[in-house]
Order: sequence, then C-alpha cells, then structure tokens
Amino acid sequence: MARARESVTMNDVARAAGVSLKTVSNVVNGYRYLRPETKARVEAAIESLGYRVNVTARNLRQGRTGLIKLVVPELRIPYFAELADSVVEVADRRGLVVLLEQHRYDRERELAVLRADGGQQVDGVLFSPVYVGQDDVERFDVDFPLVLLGESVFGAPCDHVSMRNVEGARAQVEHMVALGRRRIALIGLNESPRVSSATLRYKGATAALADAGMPVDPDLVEGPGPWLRPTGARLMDRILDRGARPDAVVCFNDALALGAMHQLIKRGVKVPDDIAVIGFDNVEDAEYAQPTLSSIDPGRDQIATLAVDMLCERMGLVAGFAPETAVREIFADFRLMARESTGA
Amino acid sequence: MARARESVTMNDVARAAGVSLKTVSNVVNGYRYLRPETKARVEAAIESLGYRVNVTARNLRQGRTGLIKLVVPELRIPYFAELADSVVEVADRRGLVVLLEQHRYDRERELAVLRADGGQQVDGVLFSPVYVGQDDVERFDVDFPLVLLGESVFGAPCDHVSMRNVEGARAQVEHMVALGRRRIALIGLNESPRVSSATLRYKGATAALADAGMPVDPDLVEGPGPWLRPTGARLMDRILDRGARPDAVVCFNDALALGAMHQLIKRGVKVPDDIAVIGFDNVEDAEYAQPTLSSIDPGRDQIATLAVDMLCERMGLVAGFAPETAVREIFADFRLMARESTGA
DNA sequence: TTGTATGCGTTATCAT
DNA sequence: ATGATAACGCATACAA
Repeated sequence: MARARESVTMNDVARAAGVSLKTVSNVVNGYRYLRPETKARVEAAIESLGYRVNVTARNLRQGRTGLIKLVVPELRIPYFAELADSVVEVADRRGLVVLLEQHRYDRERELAVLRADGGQQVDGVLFSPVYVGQDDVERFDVDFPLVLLGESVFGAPCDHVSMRNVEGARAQVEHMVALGRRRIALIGLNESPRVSSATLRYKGATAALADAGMPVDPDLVEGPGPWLRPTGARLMDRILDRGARPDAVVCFNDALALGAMHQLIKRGVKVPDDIAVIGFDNVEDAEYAQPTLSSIDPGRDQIATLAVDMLCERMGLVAGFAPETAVREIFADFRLMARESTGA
Repeated sequence: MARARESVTMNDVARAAGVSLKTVSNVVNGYRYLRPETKARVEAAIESLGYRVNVTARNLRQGRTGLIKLVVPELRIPYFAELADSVVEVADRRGLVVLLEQHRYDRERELAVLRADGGQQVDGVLFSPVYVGQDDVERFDVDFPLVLLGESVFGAPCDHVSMRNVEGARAQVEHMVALGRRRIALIGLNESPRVSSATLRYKGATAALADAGMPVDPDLVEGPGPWLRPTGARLMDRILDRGARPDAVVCFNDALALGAMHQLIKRGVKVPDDIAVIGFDNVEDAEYAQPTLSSIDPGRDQIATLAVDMLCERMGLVAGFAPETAVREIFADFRLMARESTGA
C-alpha cells in the first residue's frame, strides 16, 4: 500500500555515508572522478535509506523540467492517438516526457495554450489547434518554445510541421483518374473560408479534376459535418439519394471514407467495381477495413519526429543550433496507399 | 518566434509595484484580504513585466506537482487511446495534468514504473501492466500513490480498478445462446497460465457454455496471438479451414472480432445469418463496422473516473479520506451492446 | 577527488 | 493588510 511519501534528502544520504552533499550529488549524477570506495559507500547509503532524487528541486535549480506538452483536439480520434503514440515515442528517445492536453475544439482552451496559462511547467509545447486560425497569427508569437502542428494556421511566427494536404488530395483524384474513373465525388467539403485540412484538400482535389478536364460537378460534392464515420455515411447517402451516379468517391479523411464505404456496401453497391473509394490519413483501420481502404499516408511518424526535433532545437537542447534561426515551415512526405477499395 | 525565456520573478514584480514579495504572492494566489489599490498596482506590474508564476518553484515549495502519470502499453491501441482520453478528461476536472508513458509490452519498462525510475516528478501513477503479473505482486508495494488498471495482477497491495471480464465473457456467450446458437466458437484464447483478460474471458465464456449444456469443442477454440485484426482473421480462417462449422463466434476483443468478421465476409459467409459475431471492449469502431459489431462495453469512462478518484484519495487530495484505508479492488459495470453482427 | 557556500523562485511562518 | 525571513532539495562555482 502507498506509504506516506518519505523525504530522504541528499543531506540525509550525505550524513549517513559520512560525506558531503556534493559527493552524493556527484554519485547520483554519474560524475566520473570518484574514489570507488566513496562511491560504494554513498550508493549503500542511498540504497538503505531508500533515497530518490527530487526531480522538482533539480528542475528548479536547472531551470528546465524535461517535460514537453502535446495539445491535441482529442485522443479518441485515431489520427491524434497515433500521432500522440509517435510523439511519446520520439520524445522518449530524446529523454523527454510528454504531458497530454485535449482542447476538444474549444477556442478558449486553445487560446489558453498560447497564453501559457496553467503555468510554465514544461520546456516546450507541440500544439495542434483547430479554431485558433489565420486571424490569430500574431498570437503565436509566444515566449516559450512552440511548434505548431496541422493546417489551421500558416505563416505563424513559430516553427510549424504539417502535411501535404494539397498534394495528397491531388494524388487521391489522380489515382482515380488513372483507374479510368470519370465521375469523381468529393466528400468532406467545408463551407468555412478558414484554412483547414478541408479547404486544402478541396483545393488539391479540384485542381486535379481540372487538370483531368473534369469540372467539379456540384451534385458530386458533399459536406459539411464532423469528419467521422456517421457523417461519411450520411453524405454518401445524400449523393446517391439525389440520383447522382459517381464511379469514385474521394473522401477527405479515412473516417469519412469508412462511413461512406459502409453505406455503399449496405446499399448493395460494389466497392471498388461500381464505385472506388479512397480516404486520407492512413489510420490503422484503413488496412483492416472490408474491403481494405486506399488512403494517403501523411507521414505521421515523420511529423512526430520533425516536430519533436524542432522543439528540441528551440529548447536549446541541440548543440549546433543557432537560436536566432528563422521560423521554419516543414511539410512531411506523403504516400499513396493503394488498397482493395480502389481495386488494388 | 520563441524569444529567450525571460525570468521575471516575484521579486521583480514586488520591486516594480513597490510592495513586498509576499504581497505579490498574495495577489497571485488570490488572497482575499488585500487593499484593492494594492492589488491593482501589483496586477499592473505583473501585466507590464509579463510575469508568470514559476510552477516548478511552487511545486518544490509545496511538495506536489499536480501531475499524474498514466502508463499504458501503447496509444495506438484504440482501447488505450480511449482510456487515455477519459483519464485526461477526468484528471483535468480534478485540476490534474496527465503525463503519458508507453511501456510497449517491455517487462523491464514495466518494472521501472514500479521502481519509480526517472524520478518522482508526479504525485501519483495509473499503471496498466501486461508482463508484470501475479508473480510480481509484492512489487506493487510502492511508496507512492499508485492505482493499478487491468487484469494482469489481482490481490496486489495497491488500489485496483478493472473490468468484469468473467461476467462480460459470460454475457457474450449467453447472448449467443439466447439467439439459439449452438456451435459457439471462441477466439482469443491464450495458452499462458498468467492471469490476463484472455484467461478471465475464457473462464467466463466456458462457464456459460457449460451452463448451457454445451461442452467446449476444441475445434471451435482458437488462439493465441496478439489481439489485433490480422490475428482475428487468421484464427477465423483456421477454424473454417479445418471444417468446423460454427454458427457463432465469440471474440475476446473487438479487434479480433473485426478481423474475424472481415474474413467471414470475404469468404462469403453471411453475418449474422450464418454466423453471428460478438466482440469485447466496445471501441468506437464497433459501432461503425459493417455490419455494426455487437460488443461488451467494459465501462471505460467509469474505469477512468474511479481510477483518478482513488488516486486523488491516495494523494491526499480528498478531505474525508483516511490514508490508512485498506487497499480496494473495484470492478466497473459492463453492458452488452447488441448490434447487427448478432442480429440486432 | 571532495567539501563549502550560495541561490533557483516560491510559499509559509511569524511578526507588525 | 503587509513585510522580513526562512525553508523546499538540489546543482554548481569555487575552494581545498
């Protein structure tokens, strides 16, 4: 059972071992120039007293905590769960621990992140905003290491890692075109002018359609709605119910695609024979759907690695890095994952 | 861009406002007996200097951090992502922040959690072990607040929240029996004698079979393997390939069930007409699968709430709680979610 | 190779 | 209602 938290300090250890506090500190921190016998004595004292270093005190003294914060909308969304998984993994390799926060699409909570409310107990922040957008660019000029994730803002005064939304969506459509599909539906459109995955993917998709000589058919475009499976199912229904007859459906994320595909199969439509379907994000589910879902892999691991690495640089953890280095905007590489839903 | 981290201290504010350090502290902490004019002066100074309290120093002084750690196998597993989502949510309501760690089924990393390696920078720990099991019971006698999650250990000397595995699995089988199914396959069996979700669910399922007068048919039982979709697909294949003809498949988690269902459909078997399928965990996917997957809802939100609340008590955050309270073992309530895969 | 002394930025105890 | 001062536990000049 949890006993009361003891408070054995370095001083106690020092006294027990008959050495000074500094020597104990040296042992704890693996200082090399120690007489083996001294070291052994100190270690014995540490063991017998059950001493453990007080990280908080060390943090105060050193002016750093070894903690970074990751702020995402919510973990139950597979994309963010998998992103968090990667971030925790990469951070661990860099000797950092991740503290998790969810803003749940609450603009106030998002703004609180930039105000560093709740105190500066972390050395840096990875932030994936949604409703703090292009109009709030100047708010990203904060006085702590910050790396922005996602596409809610571009040109903000802080480092930024995002995915190739435009190119990825273009690849979705081009894939369908290459398969000979001519009536390509788009699902996931968002009316808002705010820059977002939705607007960028729409832009890429329509550009590809135009290049293929197929103007956008309003009957084949659907949105808005949260990018979840039920929405995909509903929007797919709307397209079919009004008599439109697509031979391909490009969805702006995998959840929409899985929902749409679900609905197609339910209505007896053959995927991919009658209608091919492709998603975006390449979440693990895509690989196990029935049929397996083609998708765009946005390079999640690479995003996590780039983000953590850039944050480390801003945190002053990388030797050769010049703190005055200009703000960087990096895009991870994407890959088309062709699977059964497009005839692979 | 990230400017160098300033270090405006309370002292600076005090000087600027012409008051003592204590007064600034009072203002920051919302002390009530302050002359409004003093308070205003201090707040102005705080604002103009851009002062923000140093949480690390506060933590050191107060002997607590407001941080709890959640250790799970990995976030990419939907069950744990959803659990983490709930834990972060509940912790936030209790004024706590969650620090995340993944052990990735590495026994050494699991043991490190109990040794409190990496320092005591958190006030408490929620731990979901896998390979630290019944043989390691005594290792859970740690000197920091700890709440155990899951079923790898029972009777450990610390608080514990888990789900009703036995009863849930029993409900799975009883549901099939009630539907008139007589040849019920079980998928997810694990040979290991170690107590785990696998052994408990197997126990519940076989007990229910016995009660229904149906002895376990070895041809209808499959395992082992990681509880992921590919495993479910593979094990389903094995059962069908050896000529067994089940009319129901009880899977020990949703991933196995989704994989098995995938395979059934691929082979042209009708779900639920020919074979009914049920999973366990009720992850979000179950609701959107094609057909929608029946499952056992293990009460994830309740688990998160109970776990955080018990941890708060052990952390001394709950007024009426006696620290010497004996270790508690709590089970969350489960619910059968009947969906299309069992004919709902 | 080890010890001494100081301060990191707070909060808390006592005064006043 | 506010101020002076002492911890909190550690790391690090600097000394020895």
